[in-house]
Amino acid sequence: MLQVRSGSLQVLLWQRALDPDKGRWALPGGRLGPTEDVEGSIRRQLAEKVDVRQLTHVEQLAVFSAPDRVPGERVVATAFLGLVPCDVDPVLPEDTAWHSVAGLPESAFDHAAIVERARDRLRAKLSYTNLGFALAGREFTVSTLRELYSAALGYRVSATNLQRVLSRRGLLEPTGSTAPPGPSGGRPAALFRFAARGLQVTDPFAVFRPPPADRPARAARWP
Amino acid sequence: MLQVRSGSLQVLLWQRALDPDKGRWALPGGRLGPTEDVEGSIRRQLAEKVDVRQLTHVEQLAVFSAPDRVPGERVVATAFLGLVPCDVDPVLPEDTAWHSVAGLPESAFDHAAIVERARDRLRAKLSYTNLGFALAGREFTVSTLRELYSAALGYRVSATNLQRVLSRRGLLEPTGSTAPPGPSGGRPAALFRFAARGLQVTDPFAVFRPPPADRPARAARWP
DNA sequence: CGGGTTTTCGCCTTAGAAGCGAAAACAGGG
DNA sequence: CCCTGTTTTCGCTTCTAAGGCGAAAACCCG
Repeated sequence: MLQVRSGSLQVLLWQRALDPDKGRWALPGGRLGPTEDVEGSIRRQLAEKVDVRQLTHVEQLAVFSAPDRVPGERVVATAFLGLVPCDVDPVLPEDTAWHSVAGLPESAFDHAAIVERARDRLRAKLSYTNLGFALAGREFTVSTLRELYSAALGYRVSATNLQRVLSRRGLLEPTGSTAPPGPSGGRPAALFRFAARGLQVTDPFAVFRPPPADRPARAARWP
Repeated sequence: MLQVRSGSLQVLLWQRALDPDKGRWALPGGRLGPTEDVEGSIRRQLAEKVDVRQLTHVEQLAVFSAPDRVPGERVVATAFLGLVPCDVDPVLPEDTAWHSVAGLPESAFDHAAIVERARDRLRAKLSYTNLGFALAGREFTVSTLRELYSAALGYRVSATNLQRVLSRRGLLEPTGSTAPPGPSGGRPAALFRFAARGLQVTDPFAVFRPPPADRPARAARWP
């Protein structure tokens, strides 16, 4: 479960109380019940940590199944990526805490690798989908959206270009109202929202493809 | 396990001899052994159908875990995408056969949905990776590569553009030799090969990103 | 050698993304 | 109330990858 907090991408971890790997930080999760699928299971497990309505996106990552990934009994895990918008701060149980994805503490089992996979997936999808909606609040300024993207991607993003690209793709729409300026003045920023709050892919795969028929064909020229 | 055969994308299926879903066509697979991971398991299962060395690419697709996806006992399946180059024709056991992905026969369980997922994944990755290497032989002409891409993608692609894009990305390199012309004459086609035979992603995710430092940077200023 | 065929190449257009500077809109102080 | 500093937004230009199109290249056959 990832969230951007105080300018960095963070992950919710839980400190193990029992062996194996007692005291180390682990991802939330648990066993699959007989009447649920894996996504239902992970949503159920996470509901013990945060309110389910705060979870704006959940998707499968991969299966981790190395025979020795957990000492003792054989455990096959299906890893998920879950996202929480930046404007909520759930009350957490005693044994859980947010940790910056860059610079994780000593983690249990192969969970560090899983977090890395989740971060990579998030970074990739931020560029070719509208997944930013899952990190941002319902309304936001371009500046705050820029900070979210910068934190999640790990490099600085131009606010100008961010707004241009997302707008051209039809993902961003203005609310009409503006946010009050900061303490040091400045022009008040316009508020935006994402046009859709479900995952939408903006076809990055239109390669090798002939243009759609609805575009007018160009007239032939003769020398 | 997918392969392009006689101009269409096909999948290797196995006809079930036992209930449930007796007589229907199913994907190859089986139970996970205690000392292997899921990829090792699927490779072992497939080795009963084709030579392992003919399998040029294997990757995880997704976990299918609906409680009722298989009648009777609970079965959680990890689906894989496997690719076989077009220049091999493995000898098959009696009960297995290739089927065109477009127009599958009545399939067992949720296997039709899995095949659809595999096809979509292949199509996507053909456009932003070098995954074509797994469908093509070691050496090929641009025309045959065009046919492979057309069959897998489901629409006609331009040989000119295909060569240009793959070359610009540095994925394609000429072998120096040429293939003999066909029965109706024509200029002999140059032979090419993929520069790498492992999966390489050609960053379709370079969005919102400032240009790399090794390019003549024009005095970048950041807010 | 000329006609038919297939491949390859060069030049141009299109589309999306990024660079850059200036205008717009606010706060605060003199 | 004007001037300065700050932040946001907009318009124009540039860059890069992909696609269109026709001509040249290189072969076969009669």
